[in-house]
Amino acid sequence: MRTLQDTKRREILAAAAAVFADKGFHAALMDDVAARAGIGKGTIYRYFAGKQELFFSILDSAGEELQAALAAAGAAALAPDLKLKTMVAAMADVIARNQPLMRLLREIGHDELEKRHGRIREQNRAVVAQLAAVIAEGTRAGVFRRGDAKLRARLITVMTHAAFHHCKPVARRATIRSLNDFFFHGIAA
Amino acid sequence: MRTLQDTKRREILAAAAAVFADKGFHAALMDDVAARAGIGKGTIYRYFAGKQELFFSILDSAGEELQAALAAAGAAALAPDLKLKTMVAAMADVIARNQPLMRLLREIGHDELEKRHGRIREQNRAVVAQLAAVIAEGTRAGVFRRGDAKLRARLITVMTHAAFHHCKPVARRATIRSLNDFFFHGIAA
DNA sequence: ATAATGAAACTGACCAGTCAGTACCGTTAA
DNA sequence: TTAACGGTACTGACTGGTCAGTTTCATTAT
Repeated sequence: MRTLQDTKRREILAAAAAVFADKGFHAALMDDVAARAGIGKGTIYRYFAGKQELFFSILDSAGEELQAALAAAGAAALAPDLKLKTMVAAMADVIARNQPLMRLLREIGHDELEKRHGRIREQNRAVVAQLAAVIAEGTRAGVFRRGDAKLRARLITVMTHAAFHHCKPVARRATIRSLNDFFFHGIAA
Repeated sequence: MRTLQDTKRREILAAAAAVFADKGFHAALMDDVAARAGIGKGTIYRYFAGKQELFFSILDSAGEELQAALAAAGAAALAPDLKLKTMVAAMADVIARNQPLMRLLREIGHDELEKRHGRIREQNRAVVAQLAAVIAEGTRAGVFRRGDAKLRARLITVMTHAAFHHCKPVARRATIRSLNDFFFHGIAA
């Protein structure tokens, strides 16, 4: 049965996402994932080649969601400043909803994880590029001040991540507003 | 010998810092540290209780340097906006110089590392608090627009970190200028 | 002398990944 | 009806490698 297998695959992914989000890559055990999914450890290996593949499958899907949300927001026919605001709101939404998963991204950067998976860097670069494009567009249109669009895009991205790493889910809307306000106008009076 | 022991301790710390910075906590081996320091592995355990203590000793000192730099800059008798600029420059300088070490901070957050060492969180909180104080001061003085000082401080901190995680050392001054410009005035024209 | 050290061998815990065995199920044969 | 069969999914005890931390000992410095 095609569907049944797919269901189980998803269950494993969900369990793994929970465990990884809870413990991080290194501390998460395949036994934990199996226990959480309510299956035998060996079964995981029927569906995934190993711990890393499992890990990256999760990150990939989260990254894809982020990218898709940005692309959707970026496709709107709006003035650059409004478009940027929309994109940030969309990005913040995905990030806030997947907060525990997004934290996993931090764990990548050192050790072999990074080398094996240029894909995540690529996704990140794509996200930054989408923002940068709108910023550049706005700069050309005179809506934004001149400056390094890519650096700004990167800063906006990390700000958004950072804002939701620490904040209570309650304050989501307010935080998004603060974010947009902050990087549109800065703090100067 | 007090001084000699201290010297060796420092050598071990330096070697460990290099290895950790290069490989991250999990991938770094005590054997690597010993080899890099040119000493026997057993000797490390004469100076440090274990891998974690070694790791945190390094992070602590980096965190202290950051905090000290901020405090020094914050102590200047300047107008809030100038003071903030100075603080950011100081912070950026420390971060840029210790970039590989600062990256290690990312690895903390999950697993048992976090629980055992609230100290690093505390240091981070102190850094944010120092910035927030200046921002609040500036807001009261009417130099800065109203807004959540702590959130802004946090955003400035992560922006600064992020800016130097990715940037070439060459562009340090320019990056600091961009940073200050960005969070003082934002991108709006 | 004796204290500290480098080198190297060793121990034990830990854990990803394996695989021999089991359970389940649809199909065919008696 | 039901027994036997084959295929497939599943299980969890087990294996093998890794590595933190310990111990030992010959060497060096004090």
